[in-house]
Amino acid sequence: MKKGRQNAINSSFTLDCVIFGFDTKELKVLLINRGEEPYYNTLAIPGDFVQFEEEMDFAATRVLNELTGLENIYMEQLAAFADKDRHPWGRILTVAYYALINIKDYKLTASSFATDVNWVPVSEIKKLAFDHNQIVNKGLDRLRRRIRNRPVGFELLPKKFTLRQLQKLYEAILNEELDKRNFRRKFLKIDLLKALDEWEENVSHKPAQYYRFDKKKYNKMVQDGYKIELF
Amino acid sequence: MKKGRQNAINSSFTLDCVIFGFDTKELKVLLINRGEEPYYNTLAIPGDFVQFEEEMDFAATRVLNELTGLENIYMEQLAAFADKDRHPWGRILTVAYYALINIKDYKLTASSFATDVNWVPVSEIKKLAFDHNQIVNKGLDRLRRRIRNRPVGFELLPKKFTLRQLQKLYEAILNEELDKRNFRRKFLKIDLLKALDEWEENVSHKPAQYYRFDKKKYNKMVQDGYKIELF
DNA sequence: GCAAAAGTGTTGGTTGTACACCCATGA
DNA sequence: TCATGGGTGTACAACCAACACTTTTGC
Repeated sequence: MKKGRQNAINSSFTLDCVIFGFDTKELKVLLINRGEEPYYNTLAIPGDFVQFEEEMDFAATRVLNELTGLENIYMEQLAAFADKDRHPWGRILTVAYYALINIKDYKLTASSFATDVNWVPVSEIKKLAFDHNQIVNKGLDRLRRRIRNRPVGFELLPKKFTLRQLQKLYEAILNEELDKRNFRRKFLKIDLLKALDEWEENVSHKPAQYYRFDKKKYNKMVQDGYKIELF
Repeated sequence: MKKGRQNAINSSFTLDCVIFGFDTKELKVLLINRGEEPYYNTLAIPGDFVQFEEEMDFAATRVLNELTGLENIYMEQLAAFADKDRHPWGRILTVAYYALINIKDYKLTASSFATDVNWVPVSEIKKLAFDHNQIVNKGLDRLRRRIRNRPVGFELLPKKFTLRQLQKLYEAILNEELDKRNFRRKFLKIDLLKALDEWEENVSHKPAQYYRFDKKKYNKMVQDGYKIELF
């Protein structure tokens, strides 16, 4: 992995990734403190040069894996950013991705390109390196749209979750309060949740039932051409 | 314009554009017959290297203008395509755009990079150069999604149009038949159309009233944060 | 017994869908 | 007078939004 980094500079475009996480209340973005020039010691989203022999999706996986140790992460390309003056070294195009991870799975690893890694609530993001604010905003837009018509929210939650966790997630992303009864009815009706025979433990209130996302059923729905309208 | 092309080859990424048009019945894509290597004399979507001193959006405008003579075209970035083997000369990343134009405005100009230009119905597109089939499909997906929640359809029609033209457009893009009465009711209710005091002439049936899209009202709606659900 | 969140139904309004006929025009 | 598409209304079903109370648990 380290070895790769040395020729990487020869490659002509980079890849940057907006990584979203959710911690029971807030939507957060994974920011690094850059360990390299330019913008040394500045907050930024993680990224790297795409290597010559490397497909783009693989580069995205690599960057995420270096940083979080995770594999099989939900990931999607956002867009290319190529403003002439976006990079002080000249015109370096970057392809932006966004990724959704379950914050609990995440294990901090300051990597080759970062001296520090932190989850920052989206509402508290200050000025970032390069055009990264613009990229984060694009990621947010996309997530807000996706959450309305694809069940991507589950990527941000543990495998088992309660309906309350799910609702809080939707509320955080959509930035509005939802009615508990209507939320439950709606979500259970689309029939993508499977109720487990498990309940919360050691909570000082009535324990909630756990559910999991039924990916198989979802895939079948997609194949059958259902138009899913979540919110 | 010619002059620019000579350094363009030094530039490190290209831009390709899926141009959609509509001719009263069918959705079509503008394809060129390539006048350059690689893929000389092969059908492709138009594109070019982005020049050093040129912003990407400007390059898109340039390509479109060379080909069609049109300015102020609706245009949006689709994604970057960068598979290692997508270009026989090595790894050349391309940023794909899609554009919507009113086919009537279009004036054919075989340009510096094309020996021939043609509108091809989307249902009749054969194997194209590079990964251009993949790009066209991405453009189609995007258009189908956009048409459902933003009034982009108007870009494909003349300034004045009848409700029937509009309905045919939606039917062509969504690939399904719609009920006339319901279509009209729905569209008129969202209040983005302005009825003109003009009617069709020289048609051998009851002449239809002309409408135009009220862009100002739309912009206001967007600003006020309306969520628009067209279909 | 108190605090905290789980879980549950009904009603009224809105929206979507399905469906058929008369009208104005040019040929 | 015929062919063509313009233009219109209604009824039923589905969906959505608003709203409050009882239950279970840990402390």
